[in-house]
Formats: sequence, C-alpha cells, structure tokens
Amino acid sequence: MRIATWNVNSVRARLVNITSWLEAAHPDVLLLQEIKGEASAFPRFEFEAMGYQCHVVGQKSYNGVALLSLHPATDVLTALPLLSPDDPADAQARYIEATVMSVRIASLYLPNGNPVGTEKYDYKLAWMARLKAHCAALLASETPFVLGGDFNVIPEELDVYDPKGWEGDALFQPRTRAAYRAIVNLGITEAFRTLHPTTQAYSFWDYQAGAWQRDLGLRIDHFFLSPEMTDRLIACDIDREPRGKEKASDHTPVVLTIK
DNA sequence: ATGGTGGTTCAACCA
Repeated sequence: MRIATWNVNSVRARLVNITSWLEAAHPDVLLLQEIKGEASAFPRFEFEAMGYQCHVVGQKSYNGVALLSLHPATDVLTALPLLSPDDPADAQARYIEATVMSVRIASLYLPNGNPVGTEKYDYKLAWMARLKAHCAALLASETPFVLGGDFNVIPEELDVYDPKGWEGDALFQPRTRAAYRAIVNLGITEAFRTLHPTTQAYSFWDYQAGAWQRDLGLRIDHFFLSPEMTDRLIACDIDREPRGKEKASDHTPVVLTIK
C-alpha cells in the first residue's frame, strides 16, 4: 500500500498538477492539505474519473484537507476530538481521518503559528495538544494508524537550510519542536527520518527569492506511524519533481510505502 | 529594513 501527502496550495489552481502526478504515481491514498475552498467546490469528478473516492473537509478561502482513496474509506472523522466538553470546536478545516484497508489514515494541516507571541502561536500549541491527546488515544487502543500531512514543524537542524535564521520562527521554535517531540515520544515513528537518518531533504521551498532554484527549503511534511505500521514500513521518499513544474505548489509530495 | 511570490477574493489576509 502506498500513501502520499501533498500540501497543494489550492486544489483548483493545482488540478492539472495533481491529476498528472496521480496518473504517474497512482498511490492507493492521497492526502491533500490547503485545498483552499469549501467541500462543494472540490473538483471531485476529476478524481473519481481516475478511480479515487474523495472525502473532504473544506472552508472558504483558507485551509481545507482531503483524503482520496482507490479503496473504500469508512468511519470518517472530520476534526480532532476535543480535549474536554467545554473545549471550543475548531473553526478551521484542518483534519480528516478514515479507515482504509483496516488502517486509520489521516490528512492533517497543523497551524503555521506565526508570528510567535500572538494568538496564532497559542492556537498552534493548542492544536498540537489536541493532536497529542488523539495520538495517545489511538496508541492506547492499539489502532494501526498513519497520520500524514503538513505539520508546519521543522523537527531538527538537518531539516532546514538555515537553522540560525529560523530559530525564532513558529516552525522551528524550541517550544514547537518540544511539543512535536513529546508526540513522537508517545511511541510514534516519523517515517522519513527513521529510514534516512542523515539525509538532508526538503518538502517545501518558498515561492520567494529563488528558494527552489537555490534549494533553500524546509522538511515540514511528515508521516506519523503507529508501532504496527512501523513494523510494516518499507519506504518513505520525497518526490521533488512536482515542485519544478509549471504553476507548482510550494510543497512537493512525500510518498510512504507499507507492506 | 525591506521586498521578494502566489492563492483567495476583491482590500486584505495567509503562507
């Protein structure tokens, strides 16, 4: 089984890029982030014509996630569970999870959080607390899972072209990295770094200042695996090709292969 | 210190 994750920065602006990549790569599941539109505006017919069923959590203008699957996806969850009954529901479309081939698979879009010191950063940390609680619950129930998406977290210095320059950013802040590590330390495996311990490879390059041409990137798109799925882990690779195409997203797909 | 790019929606916000 192959699962891909891709922040596409608008599904409608990127439709040709996505369908042409799907034709060549044809993963079993494609997890999309930043579809930037309501579910009713999602171009589902184009993907259904290729055999993919579409499950979408959208909102106007911003955010939005989707799970496309060649196989039936059931028991769809459209947001992270609340931490307590008085915890306010998430107003932003950032999480979708479903069962595909007996595995819980999620597409997540973790908040950017910039600038640090504002309510945006507080929202990022609160969202990570919810993600941690949900991961803990999935692990406690021994549910096999693969959580993929744009985590908006640079895990280590190796994952950014200029660690010093990014140390104050919400993606690389010590508190952000600590919160990320605390989730991993529950017993999760981050697929790419586990299989490629010393490889410097990026999944995002800014549109500005020739970042792509100069290979000034970040690795912020990840796969979190449960122990059972870690036993089944075969490969995890970043496909740089789509980033070099016309009208590219600023992110490129990461592809996971599971036994 | 600023601006550099791109998407959504239409002046401003987000990344």
